[in-house]
Amino acid sequence: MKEEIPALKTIDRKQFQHDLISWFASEHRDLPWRENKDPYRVWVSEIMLQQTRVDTVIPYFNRFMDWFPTLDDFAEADEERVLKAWEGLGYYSRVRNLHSAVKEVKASYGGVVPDTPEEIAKLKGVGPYTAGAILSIAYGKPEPAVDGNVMRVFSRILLIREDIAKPKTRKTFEAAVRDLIDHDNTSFFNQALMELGALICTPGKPACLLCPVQEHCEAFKEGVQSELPIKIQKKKTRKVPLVAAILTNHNGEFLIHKRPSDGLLANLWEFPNFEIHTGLLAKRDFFNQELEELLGVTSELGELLVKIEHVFSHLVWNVDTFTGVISTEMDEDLMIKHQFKWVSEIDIEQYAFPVPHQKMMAAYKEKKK
DNA sequence: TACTCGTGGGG
DNA sequence: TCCCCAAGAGT
Repeated sequence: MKEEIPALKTIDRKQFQHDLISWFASEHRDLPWRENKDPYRVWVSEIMLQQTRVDTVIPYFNRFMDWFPTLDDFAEADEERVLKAWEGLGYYSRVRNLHSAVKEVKASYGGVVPDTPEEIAKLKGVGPYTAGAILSIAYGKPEPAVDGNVMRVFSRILLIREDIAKPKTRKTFEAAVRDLIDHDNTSFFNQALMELGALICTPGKPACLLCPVQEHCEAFKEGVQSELPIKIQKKKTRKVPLVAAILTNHNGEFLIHKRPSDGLLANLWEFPNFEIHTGLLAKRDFFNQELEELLGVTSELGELLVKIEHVFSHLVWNVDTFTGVISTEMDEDLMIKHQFKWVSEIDIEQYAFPVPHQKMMAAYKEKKK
């Protein structure tokens, strides 16, 4: 395994560890999840930080700790509140899995986050990276925590040209970390690699002149740092046309719908909407046709409220949004069966909505003024 | 393995 | 405007 990375034969481990950790000790950012080593806090932060920028996470993390200060608090929290804590953060299965895993920790481990790779890896939402991060940062275990930063940093320092988009490539970097990690300070070592990737060894133009481990870097020696890491991938986004409506009744309540418990935006709430799969009907008529089929009622739709384009990772929504009124009584059994509900303008704030639907509501309120 | 799963910031 | 991305995991 080691012979795949020639640079590991010559690198001065002790010097590398010292240069890296000293830099981190003096230059690291003061982030809320670095206040202490509470495994629960480390865990929550690592889940939030998955594919998400630090600046985005900070306010969410602070509010989360305000709402759920301890693992027990979070374990006992109700689903709606949990989802609300994640509203707008994206990748909502993260919080669903986190909640499930925390309850598991409370039930099976007495509320103490396990400190072995075998046990912690079984927890929902805890993959190889997060397991290593918690073990090394909270418990001082010499486990690799290989994320995108670490692969970028080591691809340069060790001149590794494997495609980091391929899942199996992570193993190469884990082997490198196991070889190089400072057993006396696993927390700083792993965090320093990520901090270095975030602040110095960036994707675009790395700030090599400021790099504390420049003298250890094979890519810098060769002048090829901007060519690394190797990453080949690119998917085209599928376009999805939708028609939606913000519907009210005679009580001034809003009709909302809970999305299915799996797939895109699982368990979040939304305004009634349908994917347009025919161009034969006017959008308003198509909406009412679908609504009639689902709930047995039609709506009186007004003019177009707003057109919303929302870009997801792998698809694009184009939503034509109308306002409207439902003046007839609705079948309660159908409402329950299909997860629809009337809520007041006050109560609606308790429910978690994805960003595109938040934009619809914002447009509605703006127009009402 | 390749695809699914959000969002907002920056070049 | 477009594209890449940012502390990945589940299936």
